[in-house]
Parts: sequence; C-alpha cells; structure tokens
Amino acid sequence: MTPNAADAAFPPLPAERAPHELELELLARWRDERLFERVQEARAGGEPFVFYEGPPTANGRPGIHHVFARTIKDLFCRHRAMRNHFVPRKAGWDTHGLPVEIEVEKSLGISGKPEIEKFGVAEFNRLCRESVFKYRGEWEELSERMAYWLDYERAYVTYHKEYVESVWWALKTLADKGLLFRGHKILPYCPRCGTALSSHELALGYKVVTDPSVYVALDLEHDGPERRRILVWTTTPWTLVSNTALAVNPELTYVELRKRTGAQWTIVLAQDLAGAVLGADWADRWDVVQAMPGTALVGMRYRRPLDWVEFPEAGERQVIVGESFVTAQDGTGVVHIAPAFGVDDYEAGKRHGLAFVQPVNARGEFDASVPVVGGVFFKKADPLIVEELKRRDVLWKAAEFEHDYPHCWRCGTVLIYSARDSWFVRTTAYRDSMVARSAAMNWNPPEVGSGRFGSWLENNIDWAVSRDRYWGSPLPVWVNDADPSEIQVVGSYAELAERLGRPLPDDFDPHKPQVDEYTWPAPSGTGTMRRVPQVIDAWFDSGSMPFAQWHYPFENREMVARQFPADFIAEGVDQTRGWFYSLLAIATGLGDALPNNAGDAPAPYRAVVVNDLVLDAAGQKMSKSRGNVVNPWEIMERHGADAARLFLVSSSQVWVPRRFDEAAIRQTAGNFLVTLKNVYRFLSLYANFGWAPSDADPAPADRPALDRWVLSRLAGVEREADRLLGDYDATSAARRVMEFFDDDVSKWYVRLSRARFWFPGSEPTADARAAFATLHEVLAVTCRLLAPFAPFVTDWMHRALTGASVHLAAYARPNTTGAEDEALEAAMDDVRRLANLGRAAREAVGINVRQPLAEVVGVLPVRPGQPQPPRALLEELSALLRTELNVKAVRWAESGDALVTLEAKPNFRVLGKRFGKATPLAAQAVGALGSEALQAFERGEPVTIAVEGAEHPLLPEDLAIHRRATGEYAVQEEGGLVAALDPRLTPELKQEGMARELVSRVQRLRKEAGLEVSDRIVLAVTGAPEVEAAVRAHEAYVAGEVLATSVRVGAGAADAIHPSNRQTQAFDLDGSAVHVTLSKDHP
RNA sequence: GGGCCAGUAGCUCAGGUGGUUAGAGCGCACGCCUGAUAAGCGUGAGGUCGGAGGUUCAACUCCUCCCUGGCCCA
Repeated sequence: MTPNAADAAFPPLPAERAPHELELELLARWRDERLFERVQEARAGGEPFVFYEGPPTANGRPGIHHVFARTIKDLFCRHRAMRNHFVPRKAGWDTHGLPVEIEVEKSLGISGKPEIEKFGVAEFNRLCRESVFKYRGEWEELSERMAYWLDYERAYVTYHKEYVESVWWALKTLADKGLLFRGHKILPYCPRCGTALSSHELALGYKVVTDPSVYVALDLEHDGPERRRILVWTTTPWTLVSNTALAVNPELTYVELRKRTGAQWTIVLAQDLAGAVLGADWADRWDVVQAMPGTALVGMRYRRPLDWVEFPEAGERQVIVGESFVTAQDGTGVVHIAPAFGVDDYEAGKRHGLAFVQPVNARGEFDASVPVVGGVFFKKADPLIVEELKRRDVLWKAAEFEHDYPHCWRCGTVLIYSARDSWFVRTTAYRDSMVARSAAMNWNPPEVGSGRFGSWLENNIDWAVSRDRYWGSPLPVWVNDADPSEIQVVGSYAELAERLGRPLPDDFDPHKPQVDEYTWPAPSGTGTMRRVPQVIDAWFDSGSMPFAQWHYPFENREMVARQFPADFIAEGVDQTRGWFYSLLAIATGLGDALPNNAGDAPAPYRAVVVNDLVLDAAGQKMSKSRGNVVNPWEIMERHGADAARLFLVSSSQVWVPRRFDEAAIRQTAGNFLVTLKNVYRFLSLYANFGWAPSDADPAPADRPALDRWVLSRLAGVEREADRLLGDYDATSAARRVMEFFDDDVSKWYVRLSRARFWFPGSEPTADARAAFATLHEVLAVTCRLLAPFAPFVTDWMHRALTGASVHLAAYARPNTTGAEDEALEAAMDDVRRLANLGRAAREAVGINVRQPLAEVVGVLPVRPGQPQPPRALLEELSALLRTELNVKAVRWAESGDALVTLEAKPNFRVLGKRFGKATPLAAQAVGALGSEALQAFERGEPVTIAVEGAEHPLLPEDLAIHRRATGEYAVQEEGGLVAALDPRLTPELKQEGMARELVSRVQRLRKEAGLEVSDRIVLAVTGAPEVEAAVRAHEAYVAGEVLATSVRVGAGAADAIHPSNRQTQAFDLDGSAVHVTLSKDHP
C-alpha cells in the first residue's frame, strides 16, 4: 500500500498554502473557463429569479461594508442559480449627481456654482463624465476578487443617452398622468451646492450641532403706559431679521406676569411653559396679572426685533396670528414667523397674507445692503445678531443646546430652509398604493418594511426631483419664455426632433449645455419654448433602472416583461429612503406603463434584504475621520474572501450592526475553513492509497450505523439550509451547515471512523469502502451547501472530489427522501451524551483514556410516548462507545438503580398549575421523596405527597428523577441518561494499558526518526519485568500498531539491531524504566 | 424630543407560549491524543441575564420607569 502522488485521485491541499493564494489560482481558472458565463448559459432555460443590482457610484473607493452588502447579494443569487433558476446579474453604474460634481470641483480647486459657470459648463460636464469611472477598475477588481459575480460587459450606465431617454419617458409618462408639477415650496437647500435637496437626501445628512437657544421679549403695542412684552423662543436667531409675524395657539392659555419686585413692565407667555422658561418656582417671584386664551392675543401688534430689512408694500406685518402648530411642548408658546425660512412659516404666511422678506442670497449670505450682517453667511450671523439683540434690550436670555440638524449629505454644509422654485412628482397622489405595495413585499427584517419604511411612507410628501445643478439627466421640460404656464414635457429623442422640426445631430448628447440650445417657437404663437435649467435628481436615475437599464420602452419590451419586477434586491439600511424609495415611487407612479405593474402589485421588488452597518471592533462607525476604515483588499489578502464572506454573514443576522474584528475572522470563519480542509486532507491522504468512488462501494443502507447516521444528518441539514436560504435567512443557514460539519462530521464521525480508513493490502475492505464513500458524499454535499457563502474553497474541493465545479451543481440533491432516520439520530444522540458522561466519569476517577477498563453500564431515560431504540441498533452503536471510552464491554441496563440513589426534581410548570400558591410546598414534598419511594414509583406503584395536610397522588409529569452515584462504579447522570464506569483495574487490564502506552511511545519515536507512516520497523524492548511481560502478552497488537516486522523483548534485545541506524529511547512507564530501540526494516 | 433595534460569560451570539442547575462557539486554564499533527479531543473556571420598581406561587422571559449603544426621524 503506497500512495502514488503522480496519479493521486484526490489532489493534496497543503494547509500551509494561504487562502489568498488558493483563491487567486481559482480566479485565474474561472477566467480561463469563463465559469460565470457558463453558469449563466447552463441556467438560461430556468425559471428567472430576477435580481436588481443597485448601482454604486464609481468615484469613491469600495470599502469593507461594500464587501458585506455584495456578499449578501451574491449568496442568494448563487443559491437560486444552484436551484436552477436563471439569475440575471446585470451590473450598473450610478454616474450622475452631486457627488461627481463635488469631486470635479475639488480637483479643479473651485467651489460653488458661479465658479463652475465661469469655468464653463461644457468642459465641467466633460470632466464629470471622465471622473465617474475613476475607481471603476477597482470596483470591478474587488467584485471579482470577492467572487461577486456581475455582468460588467453589459453594465447599465445612467449617463448613457439611451438610459437618459428612458428616464425622460418616465417623467413624460408621469406628466401625462398629471403627476409632475412646478411648485414654490420651502425646501432644504445647500447654499454651497446651490440646490435644493429632497426629503430622502435630507435623511442622509443629520449631524449633532450646538445651536443658540434664544428668548427675545418683544414689545406689544397697546394704549396703556406700562411696557408689555411677549416672550418668543427661537433656535435660529438669523431668521429674526426676516420676522414678519408671531403665532400663538388659540387653544392655549397665556398669562401676563409682573415681577414681584415692583417692575413697571409685564411679560406674556403660555401658562404651561412658565415653569420651563422662568424656573419651577416662578409663582413665588411673579404675579399673574391676567390669564387669557390665545384668541385674545390674535390680532395684536408688536415691534419686530430687528428693523434692518424694509417690508415690501404688500402683506401684513408685525401682527400676532393664530396657528394650531404652535404647541406647549417647548419654547414659550409663541412662535416667530419668517415666511421665507420655514415650512410652517411659509404656510402661515400664505394663510394670513403675511409680508415676505428674503434677505439671504443663493449662497446663503445676507444681502450686502443689510446692516451689521451684510455679506455674512447665515449661520455665522447668529452671534452677531444675539449681540445686537442684547444691545437693543430685546434679548431675554440666550443659551446653547445640542440637537440634530440637517447638513448637505455630500459636502457637509449646513442646510438652510428656504423658498425655492422646484419641480415635483406628486407622490402623495399615490401614497396609499406605495404603502400597500410595501406591505405586500417580503421585508427582511420585517420591521424595516412595516416600521421604518412603512410609517415613513405614510407621511410621504411630494418628491422634489429637480436640481439646480449641471451634471445630471436634464429635466425634459420646456417652458414658454413669454408665458410660463405653457409647458411641454418631452418623452423621447424622436419627440424632441419633431418639436425642433429637424433631426438631432449625430453627436447628440442630452446633457447640459448642449440640450439647452434646443428651442422652438411656442405652439401658442408667441414666445419661445426653452428648456428649464434644472437637471433631475440622481436618485430618480437609479430608481428608473428596472426599465432604463433596458432602454425601455424603446427597446427590449419582452426583456422587461420577463424581468420586472425583481424577485430580490439587497442594500444597506441607508437605502431605505434612497434606492428602496426611488424604485418604489417611480414604479408605482408609472403603474401599468410598466409590465406586471398594475394596481398594488408587490413591485418593483418582491423581497428585500436590508443589511445594517459594519462597525469597527469597538462598535464605532467606520469613518475616514476616525481612521478606522478597513481596507477590503488587505482583509482578502490576510484571510481570503471565503473567510471574510463567511464571517460577515454568519457572525450575526445581517440586519443588526456587526462589529468587524479581524481577529474574529480567523477565530470563527477561518478556523472553520481549516477544519473543512483538514477533513478533506484526511480523506485524500487515505483514499490515495487506492480508493475512488465505484460500484464496489456498499449502498448506504448496507453501511454501518455511523455512516447511516452522518448521512441522515447530512440530508436534514441540506433540507434545512435550502429552506433557510429560500427564506432569506443566510445567517441561520450558514450556521446550521457549519455547526453540522464541525460538530457532527469532524468531531464525531471522522474521529470515530479514523481507523476504518486505514486498510492493509491494495484493496480497501468493504468497511473502508463504506467509510470512504460516506465521507466523500458528506464533503461533496457540504461544499454545495457552503458554495454560496465561500465560493472558492468549496469549488476547489468539489472539483477535487467530483471533477466538476460546485457552481454548476444543484444546491440540494433531488432525492434524499428516506435518508433521514429519526430513530437513528435520537439513538446516536444518546450514545454521544453517554460518551460525554463516560469521559466525565473517567475524569472523576482519574484514569486516562489509554488505560482500558472492563465495562461501562449505560441506562437510557424512560421517555413517555417514545419507543426505546431497537436492541440491534444499540448493540451496533455500543461498538462506538467501546472505542470512545476504551472499555471492553458496554452493558445496557433497564435501570441503574443498583448503582445510584434516586432523587426527585419537581416539575414546577405542572405543579404550579395544580397547586397554585402551595407550589413551593408541593415542590418541597416531591423533593423530599426518598430513593426507595421513587424506585417504587418508577415501577408503577402509587405514591402520594402530603401538601397542607392533604394527600395528593404523585403523577409522572410532576417530577423528573435524577440519579447520583453510590456504589463502586463511577457514575455520571444527565437527564435520565446514566453512564456507570467500572473503575477496577485487573492485572490483565493493567498489562494491556501498558502495551498501549508503549505503542504510543514507539509511535512518537517513529515520528522523531522521520519514518514514513507506511515504513516497517524492527523493534526491541528492554525493561522492568512487568513491562516486558506486557509486551510479550500483546506482541501481535504492538507489532500491528507500530508496523514492526519483528519484536524482540528482554535484556540484549537491541543487540540484534545494527547500531548504525537505530533509534533508542529510555523512558519511564508507570514507574518502570523501559528502553525502546527501533530501526527501519529494509526488506 | 419621538420611533425602531439592541444590552445575557473576557468576546460573538442562542435562549416558543413565565417554571427553579441560563446554554453554545471562541478565548483562557488544566489535561488527553500524537498515523488529520503549524491538526484533533476532553474537562474546568467565568454570568446578581443593563438598573430600579411592579404583576405572579414563580420573571432572562410580562408591565412601568430609568440608564447605555446604534439607526431613523423631528
């Protein structure tokens, strides 16, 4: 029996080879084989499982969180493909929008719209187009490196003119439905970028800031001689410049107070807030002059805090109005109104016909004409204004407070709420349908769909889709310059040419500035139709991908009919208000203009997996400023993509934030993969001596119980993993497989089977064949089960085992019915627990496993309603127990009562129902039952317990009976299972133990001598009489174990071995000195 | 300020419908094994289950309040 490396059936997998190296080798192979394309072709006829790739922006570097999100996408796609679905994997790039413009601004060293205009929009956009793919190579390489399979050759690109045309079609379709309108609204606006932000962009940029908290006391106009002032609270002092009114709630009660020190003035504020503003003991220091309803204040006039800005001719000013949004939650119950700078303010302004002053320009600076703060950025004006308020004696008190305030999600500039002209999609018109669709989707985890996303949708506001920027899909809206109410929305390039009355040029580009040159006479007769200057929110681009990626409806109508809606998408939780929303808002608005999209269908995606953030090892968010960003390339190089993927998915459910701890990768996923490889290595080591799968292998039903057991477990795990992945529970699926392989396969099956793989002669025995075939099957199937998670090592191994790529295999075997054997699994479970108990018993008496013992007595628990395992099965499994515990015999006993004392443990759940408050007493009575009473009870004799003077019959479910050792045997018990070990050593057992000990020493010596495992030796042993006797008594055993062709024993035994190449060692064996000499036997 | 999620061993996580010895893996300690060997196996120590109240015969589990972290929103 000699392994033949040249034609080894199972190639070696050296442990010292770094995962990185193995993975690179496989990547090269996959490229050569065009494996991804072949997988796609092989599944082309399968039922589609549609996956949409959310397009990344390629002008930033990919990070470890991208590896995480992409692992999730990839693994479900792989699983469905292995289920023989056709899974389209079209890549895409998000190429428009502010992020790109900001990058280019930075590279040019310019900032802001005026500088871009000065630089030239044509050249600026040309640079944007170039910059978009700055890191495209790195993205594609990282995708490949981590085995995220995507079709980059046919990627969709949002700036391509075909893509833009589809976006135009969508907007035109919405416009035709009356869902596109021009509005003047208060919007969050970035003064640096010069554009408004939509509500979902807003969500991306909240930061904790410290703002002033300012109370001002404004003089009320009245006839009396006394000064009366009204208290107003604001956190934006800079808006006081634009104050035109105050608002009170007509429903609230207000009080007018005078200080007890005899002040000649009074103040007014909401009664409920007096304590918060003036101190809890305000009543001790202030007299209530009068209490009044808010209605009494409405209509009163006051003097505004600052008079720097002229009021326009029109509109009410310096008046108190009634508004229901005013609450007694915080402030003073009096709200200052600046209609140009707040949503509520603006609405109130419209309702009450208030004057409108807007002294802040598009860059966020006060107009130069404003005193004190002219030219100052609005936020920087706050301290100047507070100073001025103090000077003018209107400041009541000023403090600071911390709160979240929105900032530009890209450039970080603090946003200003101000009135803008903007184009909107009237999403509120179909909000209910969006809510219904979302509710019909399979959200993972569900609470994101029902909670975070669902409740947010219910408060949906119209989508501001226009951006006052340059690099984006142009808004396809043309307006008559003589009559702004005359509007034409263009839905295709053909329509544009038709309006123009001439064909578009060959080098037609829909982007600014070229597109702005296309004008035509207004159909109404006077004026010219000119395109509005805005571009479209880039989120609208990415949300259009279900159809725009196919240039629908201009091309590929059948394709979209097949690939809409998506079965599955997966993105980070930050996309809730991003891509998840834009997809839903556009598709719902388009309705039956898209296929399979009528009514409240769960579209454009049926299932979503939402992943949470990747934090650093300390639980902190990763950010460039903290310097804790993990470089994915380094992780792959050190641990391999398999380990990284497996770690990210298995460490915790993907929808909870996970800590990324490099040490943990190695300790969990890395160690698991080492175990997987070791088991393969073990199989290949022995199989290469002459086994390969063949018809000579016994059928599974004819194999030993251990084999049937592991195959039964395998089938169960296979079924479970398939189901869990089908339910989008990747974490549980991965854990289930890993636990099975580590615990059942490596720690039990392989360990107990080791000897079976060693076969003498050139032909494996039937038992060896059974073992090989079983382990081979277990490994191959496990590779398939893990392939979606760890696509590299599983492919290597599956090829080594079967010759075929795992990625072309079916996930679960079609026919495993009957492979699962519940009774066998239950019996094995008992045996394993008995083995643990037996080992614990050995530990307790201090006899190590190498020393054989006479017997172990096993007792199985009585399980009501469940049959005991069949006798034959027990006998078969006893052999495992014998080996594992190194005992001569396993005896099964009906009860271990002779060996133990019985103790009763009360079952509180049952007793509690029966005895209520007396439960503790009943439990005490049960616990006090003696061993004899319990034995009688187990025999079926009636036993009663006394509780509060009454006798109650004891029922079987009232208690669990435990056993404690009493006799000579070492007894361990758990849950009714008993292992009782006979610790007595007979001279024969002692002798055998000695022989085994000697074998162990010889094996060590062999290894130190550098012998191959199959080398034969000659052996000589000299030592104390009892040692020599032991060797003589077990000579055949010793010779067989250490592959000795001859064993000499006694003084001078070593003389027969030539001194030139012999190894000698002296050691102490159980108190006796021994000399062992060995030499390689040259046949 | 509001909503959602989380807080269980040093670390990462499990712990239907409340039931009395709170589990696993990793790490650690000790030991075993030495023909899977830069592997394999066992045993053990470690927890007032974030805190305080409450409901109950009985609370990691249910209720209230609070604290801490994360996310989302105002």
